[in-house]
Amino acid sequence: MAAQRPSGDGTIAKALDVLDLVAGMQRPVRFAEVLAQVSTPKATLYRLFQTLTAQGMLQYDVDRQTYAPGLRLVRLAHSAWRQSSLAPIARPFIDKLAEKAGETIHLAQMDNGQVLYVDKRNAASPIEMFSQAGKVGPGYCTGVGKAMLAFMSQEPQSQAIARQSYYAYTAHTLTSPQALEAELADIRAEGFAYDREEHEPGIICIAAPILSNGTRVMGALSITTSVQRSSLKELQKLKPDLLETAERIAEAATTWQFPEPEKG
Amino acid sequence: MAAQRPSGDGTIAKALDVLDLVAGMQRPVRFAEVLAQVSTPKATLYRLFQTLTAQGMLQYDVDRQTYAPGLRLVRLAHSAWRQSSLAPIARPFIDKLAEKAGETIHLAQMDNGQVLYVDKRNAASPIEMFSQAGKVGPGYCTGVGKAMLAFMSQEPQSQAIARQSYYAYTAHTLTSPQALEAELADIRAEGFAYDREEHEPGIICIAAPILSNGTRVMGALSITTSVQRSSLKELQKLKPDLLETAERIAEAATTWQFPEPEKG
DNA sequence: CATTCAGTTCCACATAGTGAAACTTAATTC
DNA sequence: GAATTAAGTTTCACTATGTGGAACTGAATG
Repeated sequence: MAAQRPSGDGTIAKALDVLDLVAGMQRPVRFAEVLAQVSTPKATLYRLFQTLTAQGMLQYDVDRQTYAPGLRLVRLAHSAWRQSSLAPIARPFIDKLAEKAGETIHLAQMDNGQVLYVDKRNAASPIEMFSQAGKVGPGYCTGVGKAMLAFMSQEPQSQAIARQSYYAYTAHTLTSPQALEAELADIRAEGFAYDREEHEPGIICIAAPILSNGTRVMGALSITTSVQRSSLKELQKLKPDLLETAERIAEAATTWQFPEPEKG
Repeated sequence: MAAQRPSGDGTIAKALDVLDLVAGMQRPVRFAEVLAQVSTPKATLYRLFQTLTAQGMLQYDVDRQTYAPGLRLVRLAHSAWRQSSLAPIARPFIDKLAEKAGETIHLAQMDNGQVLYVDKRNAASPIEMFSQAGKVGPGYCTGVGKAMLAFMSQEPQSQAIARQSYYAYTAHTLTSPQALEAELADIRAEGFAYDREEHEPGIICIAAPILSNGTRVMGALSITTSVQRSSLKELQKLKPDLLETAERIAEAATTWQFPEPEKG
């Protein structure tokens, strides 16, 4: 789906690049810090900051003289989450799965080659909106990431594969496109992915893609646990439940219509 | 703080106006629907949609031919929520208050004259009423809205007052700027606001502003319940707890520093 | 088959964004 | 406390970028 985002062309693209950059720094940043990261001339960047701040997309802290992503984004994201994510549709199914599995459930979608978590059900604690939703993770070393990559169509897939960082988070992380592609072939064959402590030591999961009409990737669903609590063998027992839930969600998503004024 | 957002000047502003519009419709919309709402010529609007879609700020549904706010917003909002909202800082305080009060707690901030909810803690027995992070509400008829309006500085305040809709949600809603201003004077005197079923029938709340250095409005905090469960008189008993919590949050917020590489 | 309406492309035009450089502050150094 | 550096802000001629009227496509409707 989303090919590499056109970066740099158009004023809007530039503005969003800046936003991404600021957001990516994970803390309020000074103007000069950002300036150092980009090739944009000072004056241009400056005006961009001004505009974005005036628009509420950035928030300026007068005392500390720092910029951070603004609250307008939170407001916009609320709509995005409700309308464009699988979360609202998947909710009842995930609740049920969480209850049955007694483990943490993740619902993720692809955003520009990365895994974007849109919902999470914790074994015990309730949902916390943007503290969980909106998080991003790597595609090549998470269960949901691999599940989605495996079923993406040709070009987006190869682009995404090429753009992974292949940083070795753990000793089990797949660290090359080749290794990843081999794994993806398996996953495609099985319709199902594992995370064998590839992203975090001690953390394992099973994941399934959510496919519309059995082909187009809409997202992925995973059940996560730790090697202390459980094991891959144990987790596998939940495979049928996971697959069924994923299918149910896909079904619901394709059927789902927003309440529209009935036509004619 | 945020004066009326400059609308229309600059390409970025235009793009964001469109985003707001789409988000505001609360469901995926067709191109023509949006076109009908704006004065922008067709070709211009069209290109804007294309750009925003390519950027992941809008998501296009090929089958239904509709646009909705895109997932990139969710990702950006995650950062915004963590860095620019009071929620992460306020969290422990709110948890404590929620436990003690046994009622629903809302944490809100101002966004362009409207109330933006940034966190919510549900009581064990959930009142039927959905408001989550990112949701917006009216300023003139909610506890948190009035609490914030009351303590805003001159110009932003009068602008905000002028821009409320004054729609009569219930029989108790304040429906004129004059009525609101009178109410705000009381609130300013008391440091404290009520919602007397002004937004939803049967729903009442007490709210307190969160003021940095006792002056600048950072947000507001409320305890909500229903007339069936409780009463304003009952709620008032929680006033000291609410005020103390608000103060604690203000304190924490002004102190709070993001983990920065120590300088020097 | 004609008509309408939603969506898309085209292109001359000018607005809006660009960026080198100069300027103003504030913080540091000598 | 004058000199130096760095961060932030303003200016302005230039042109890249976005604009929008109009014409085109193509599907749906009568």
